[in-house]
Amino acid sequence: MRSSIKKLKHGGAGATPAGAAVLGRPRNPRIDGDIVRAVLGVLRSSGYRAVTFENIARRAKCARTTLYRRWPGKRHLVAFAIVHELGLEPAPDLGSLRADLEAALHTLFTAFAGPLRSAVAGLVADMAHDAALAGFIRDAVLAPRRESMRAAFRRGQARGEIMENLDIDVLLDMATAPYYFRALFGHERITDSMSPKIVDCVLRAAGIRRATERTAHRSHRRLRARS
Amino acid sequence: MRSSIKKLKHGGAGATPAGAAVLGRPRNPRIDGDIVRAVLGVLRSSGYRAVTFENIARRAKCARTTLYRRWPGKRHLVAFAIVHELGLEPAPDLGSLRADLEAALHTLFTAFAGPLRSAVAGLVADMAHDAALAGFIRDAVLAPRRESMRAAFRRGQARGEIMENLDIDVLLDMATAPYYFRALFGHERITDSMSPKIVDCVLRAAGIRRATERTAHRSHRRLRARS
DNA sequence: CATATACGATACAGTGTGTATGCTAAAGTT
DNA sequence: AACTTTAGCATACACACTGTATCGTATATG
Repeated sequence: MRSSIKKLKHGGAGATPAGAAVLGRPRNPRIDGDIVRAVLGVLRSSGYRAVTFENIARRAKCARTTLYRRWPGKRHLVAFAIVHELGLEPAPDLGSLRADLEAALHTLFTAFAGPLRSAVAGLVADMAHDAALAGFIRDAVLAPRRESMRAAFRRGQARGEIMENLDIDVLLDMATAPYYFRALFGHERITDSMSPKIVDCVLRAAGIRRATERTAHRSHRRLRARS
Repeated sequence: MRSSIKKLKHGGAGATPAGAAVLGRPRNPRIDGDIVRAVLGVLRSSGYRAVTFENIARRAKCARTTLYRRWPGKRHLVAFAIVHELGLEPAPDLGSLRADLEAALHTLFTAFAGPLRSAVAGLVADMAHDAALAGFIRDAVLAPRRESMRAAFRRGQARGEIMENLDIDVLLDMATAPYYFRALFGHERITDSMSPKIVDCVLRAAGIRRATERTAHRSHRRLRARS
């Protein structure tokens, strides 16, 4: 995470290299914590729009210029706070594709119950105007989670749970995009009960062999598509 | 469309009722066209952020106050322009669920090749801070398209193409959300070639009977799920 | 004619941005 | 201890957009 953060111009709180000796007065790490807490707090209580450098500086009891020293703009600050909050993807192998998918979607559900929900819309808007920010979000948030799910699909293929000829990236979108879609447009609520339904659909779409999913595998009636 | 527009406070260009006599000087309809054209042009060339009342007024050669007379803010203006651009959903019955889905997704692909692509991110961010705007977008853009696809699924069920026990709203999200997701995060390109893949997946997820999809229907081996 | 609204042209306060400029504080270097 | 470099605070400033409020003038209805 430290390294990927450095893709931002200033590098946020991770600007200080790990071992290298640094010239000059070191940054006060307590301030970083105060700022991140302030950002997450404002996100929760007042939403993305209320996250301004002025607001955060007031709330974190530091100067506005201190914020500019660490992040080029509010987008980068929010991105940093969100990545910090979400942490890394555990990416466990639970033994079956169904279990892996359920775990991944449950994690996604949990994330949207937190400050991420208040941040996505605004973040997405800023990503449209800042290619570097978009890249950072994709690399730090999206990519690792997608890769972990992609690996789960491949394991499922190796186990013979699902068919081989699949566009996994499309399946990934179909499985996860509904969460973002609902969060952004609000046409349906995001519930934890949608996860099993999506998993069912994705597994059928992936041509799951119903026999394989149970213990033994009889009825080798194959549901493979021809294309 | 006229009536749903009136849900906005000012009502945009549709404020003048159809038959009723109006007091005072009537609005200049040419200005409405100039403004919408200006908005779509700025969206295409410079993106959502560049759409400001000042910019649009300058480009449409009208006073900024004229804009405020018609729309409460830029969000409503952009929403109006987008709805105006997208028009209504044709919602044809092409005889098979596959054909209907392919048509719907192709329409979605086309929409994202237009100014919608530049507008979604910003619009979505403003929706998060304006419940009325969010409702307008949902009612005028999302709802009719979803309802038309929902009807296609129901026809498919009536024809026996897919299974009965389905959460159609989840399928709708899985089919369409990937377009928005990709447009907003840019992790994958939106191509027309993703549409048939998504349709294949959705149909399998809906438990399509492969025999039914061909002309005759033999092999009534049912693929229904139990849940 | 009176009335009511549209349109243009300002002006204005408010808010957030991004940068610049002093100043003091805290570290390492010579 | 003096020097150098950066951190952090406190300002100030120009810039852009917003939203509202006035004007005066134009154009419709009754």
